Amino acid sequence: MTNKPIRVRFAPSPTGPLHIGGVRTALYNYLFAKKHGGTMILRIEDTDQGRFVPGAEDYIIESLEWCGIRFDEGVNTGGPHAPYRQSDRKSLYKEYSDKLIASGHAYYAFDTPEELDELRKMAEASKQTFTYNAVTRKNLRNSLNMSPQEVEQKIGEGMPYVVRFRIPENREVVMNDLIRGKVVVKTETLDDKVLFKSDGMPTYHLANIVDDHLMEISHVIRGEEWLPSLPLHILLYQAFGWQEPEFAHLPLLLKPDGNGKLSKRDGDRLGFPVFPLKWKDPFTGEISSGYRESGYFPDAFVNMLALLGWNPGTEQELFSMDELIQSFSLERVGKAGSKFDPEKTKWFNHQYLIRKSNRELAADFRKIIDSKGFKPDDNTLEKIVELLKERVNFVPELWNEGSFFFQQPETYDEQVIKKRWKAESADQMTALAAFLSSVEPFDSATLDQALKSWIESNAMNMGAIMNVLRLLLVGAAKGPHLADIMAILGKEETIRRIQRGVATIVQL
RNA sequence: GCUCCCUUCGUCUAGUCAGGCCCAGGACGCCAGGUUUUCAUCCUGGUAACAGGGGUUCGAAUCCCCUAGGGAGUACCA
Repeated sequence: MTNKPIRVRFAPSPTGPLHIGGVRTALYNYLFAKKHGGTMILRIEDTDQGRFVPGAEDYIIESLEWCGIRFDEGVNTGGPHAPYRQSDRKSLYKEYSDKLIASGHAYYAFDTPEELDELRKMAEASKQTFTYNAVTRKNLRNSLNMSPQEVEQKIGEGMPYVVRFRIPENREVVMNDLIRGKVVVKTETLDDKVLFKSDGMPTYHLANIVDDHLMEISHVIRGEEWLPSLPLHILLYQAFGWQEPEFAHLPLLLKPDGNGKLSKRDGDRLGFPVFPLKWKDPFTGEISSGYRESGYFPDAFVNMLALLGWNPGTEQELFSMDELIQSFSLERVGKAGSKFDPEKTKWFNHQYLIRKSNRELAADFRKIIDSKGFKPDDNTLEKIVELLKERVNFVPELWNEGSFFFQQPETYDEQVIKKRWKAESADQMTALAAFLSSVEPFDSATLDQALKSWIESNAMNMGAIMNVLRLLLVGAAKGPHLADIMAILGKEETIRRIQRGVATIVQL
């Protein structure tokens, strides 16, 4: 067991976009596999035909791809256990269901969904919960209460049936979870879950056990919502006589405020994406925002997600994927759910952004610049990015912080005018423009020196001049060092802006 | 209701398995001060937590019990 090759799977259901909790589950599987030189498998669990959503599978694959999570086997990738889509494996499950019936671990049930609904309603009315179990199954329409001939006849007539697992009586199921430790459950509290549906498809419970066994999965790492069905799964392995894999149930991702599982609605309500990529619902046309489209870097996104529920035990916070693989261990995954923090997510992105090369950022920024119709050369754009990067969390914000590099101010901030514009400002600025025309070379260092000595020699106030100058060049009280801005704008544009600004403000 | 899981600053968490190094450390956020010709960054400082109650022990965030709170599951969904 310990020296079996490590094989893990991420097994999403293509019922919609993958939300960040699912991405984290995939990530932890991936980190665990790579850490131990194991194999990462993508299996699509689409046994519910009624919940099929077009595009969801592609969305999942593209999302994981964006995150840098790679699969060694799976849908699209192929591998020795293909196919990896459960609907393509349909023919295989009946055999296993039959085996369980033959060995007495499962039975046919002919109760209709309507009959069961009725029973549930009645139970609910008396504040009870209906369970299909050792006591109730004695009075229901199943093969346990029929002669073999009767069963055969019903099936022969084409009567719809399901196959249910027969939960053994009076036993304790002892389970070990890698994160939570030992968990014990009495079989009396379990119910006879459906394994095989009347539509000819297995349920998750059967399909997941059969496939995990066939695909030689060594560790099942999945969300905590599966913990309550772990006893059933253990019992299934035992019924088949198979060696069970190790299990690890990950804590949930919780909404930032209040309690409960993070859901799509929380993102809408609080204004942050809950999906890696933008998603358009094929039925309603509704659009959900994604991290990618919101300007997050995949490595920052992955870094943030990795630390939500796991920590390295050191004070390191920034991890590349390789470093995550190196440091990851299931032992250091916490037990309690983590509230998602959109603010810290932004901080992570900022950290990654300031570490990117100017060249890389400039290339990203150019897409935005292009759409605005500006064509700066690479060198200039890289300089601009250099000046701006510390001030933003996202590439698109570069425009908000630095549009003045490309276009003259459309308006001049009224507050700043009120505070800085004095009676003598117009004359001072006109004089400054004249002086600037003589400054050569027009680079940052030279300008810095020239400006200082000009202000001093004219016995003017540094703050007054510089702030007014900034107002004319930028339009507001913001932005990087002025000499840097002027150097990028160039002499001609700088002087032009001063003259235009003076003319405009004087008229106000 | 029932079953299972969980509980350290507002949030993510270290420390819990091997009790003393913890009047509890880091990060995000927030607040204040500093740097700066502006804004942002940055730097410094501050804010703020062992859910509650019993035990065990010389000593408990750490071990045991109880209570409370929260979460998940309870489908012919995954």
